[in-house]
Amino acid sequence: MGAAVVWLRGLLRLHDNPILSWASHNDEVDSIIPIFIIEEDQLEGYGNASDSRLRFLYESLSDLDKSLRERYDANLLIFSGNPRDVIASIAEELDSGLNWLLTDYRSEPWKRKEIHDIELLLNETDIKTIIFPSVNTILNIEEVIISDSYKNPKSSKDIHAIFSENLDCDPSGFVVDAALPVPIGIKTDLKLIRSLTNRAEISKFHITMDEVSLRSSKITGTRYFIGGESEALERLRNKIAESPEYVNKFRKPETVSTNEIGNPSEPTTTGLSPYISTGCLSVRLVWNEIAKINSGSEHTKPPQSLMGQLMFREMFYLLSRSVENWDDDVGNSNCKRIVWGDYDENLVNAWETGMTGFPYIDAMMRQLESTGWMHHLGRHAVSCFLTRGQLWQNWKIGRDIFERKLLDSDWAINNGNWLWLAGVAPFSMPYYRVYNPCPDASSSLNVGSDDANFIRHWVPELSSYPSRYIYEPHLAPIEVQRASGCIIGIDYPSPIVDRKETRKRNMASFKESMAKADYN
DNA sequence: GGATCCGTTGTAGCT
DNA sequence: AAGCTACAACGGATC
Repeated sequence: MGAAVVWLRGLLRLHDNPILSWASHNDEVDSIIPIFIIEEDQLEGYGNASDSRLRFLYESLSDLDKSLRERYDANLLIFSGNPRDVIASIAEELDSGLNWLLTDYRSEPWKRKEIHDIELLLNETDIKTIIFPSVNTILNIEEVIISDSYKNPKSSKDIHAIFSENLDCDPSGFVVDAALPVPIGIKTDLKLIRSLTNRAEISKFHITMDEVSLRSSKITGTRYFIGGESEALERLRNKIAESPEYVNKFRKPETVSTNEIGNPSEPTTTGLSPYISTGCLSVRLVWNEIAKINSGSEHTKPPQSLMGQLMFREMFYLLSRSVENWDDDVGNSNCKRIVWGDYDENLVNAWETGMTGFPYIDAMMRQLESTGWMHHLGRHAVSCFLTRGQLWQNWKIGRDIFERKLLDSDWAINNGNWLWLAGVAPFSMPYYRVYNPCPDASSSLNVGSDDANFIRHWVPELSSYPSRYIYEPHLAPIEVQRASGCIIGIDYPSPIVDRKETRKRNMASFKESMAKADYN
């Protein structure tokens, strides 16, 4: 008999929580201690996260704690610090009684190293470590990549084949997974928890739930998404379960990029990604809900369908695990060697703060800064603009900024998307396919209505511009600029680059880098 | 082994 | 207004 420390890493939920389920069904476990460790000092953790991201995390933690209290009379312990130190100090205190450290599998290289270190440490005690696979993914990542037939996927066909092989998946792309496990009564030993958090070595890491709420309440700024499992399930119900037509007709390239129609804070995509990336929502539950709706009805197919989106997520998880240096441009077999321009602080700052003089780009970047959200077509446009399109800056610069600010930050996916959009990945993206950084209402980037309300909202300097000129305001006659109360070059920047000239030059540079690579 | 096809999402300008 | 064409032309798989 003993205690099980349930270290929640990529799951902040009670539904589809195989760890809590296992522990609560195990008669040898007489106390369950759910913990979360905020890696506040680590850059790859939350050390660099924007306020929006932190608030989302705090809300998620509060929500999980509340659910644990209400349903199980248990609570969530929050620590801040290096997980190696936190776990070591907990292990020391509980040496005689603790039997298990239970956690969910993480595929990031530093997380695999970390759990390996912790396992070695705990091997010297009588604490058993169990890592639960496939909690954050549909596929079992480790299992798939060691199979004989595994090859790095680089197209929708490849990932579809991997799904077919590893799941009982029919060609239309869905599978009904096994029933998701449900935790039963969770026993906690409050005395044990009190003694834990009172210990000096541990208390220095401990953060109370009141502190979490306080921190959260201090963060202001526009909020599209409230963190937590409760919100996640509500959104899943609204967007998926109760929207069969939306689900069955979903075609990713055709979603509208600017959420200016109807509720301005409601994206035209599902908006589930922040909940999936933090583990507030089980991706397997999302998959099953979509499968239920698709089943028996006419529906769109991968890669454009919702199933297709989830399959690409798995593709990036597989690649990020099997490709060395996935997050780098050197020693990465999935990254072409392009000689990017020297880091240019002025260009990068203009891009990051939404002061490039390209209203669509600026609106997108300001929305990201303010809310932690950007539609995927906007992400395409701004990442292309920063890299092979206009500014010729290394994709890692943009990758880092997205990582810090996006509510749905996810190491595997963020790097994968930047590799793809910068045109350096081996999967389809001819370098000469450059997005227009100032699309108008007729563009395939789907700027939405003719009124350009999205731009008017996020770039208020231009709010009085006639629609005819608002997409490229520097082309407006000076009398129009005056009448609209915004002189370009004074009240709003002139374009920082000539978009056509840079496009042409960058294509040539890209080609040159590719040709050079051939001689290596 | 050279030709051909394909890759989740292009742009610009014309009719 | 939707559809066509030129632009510029990659890399890998397949035949």
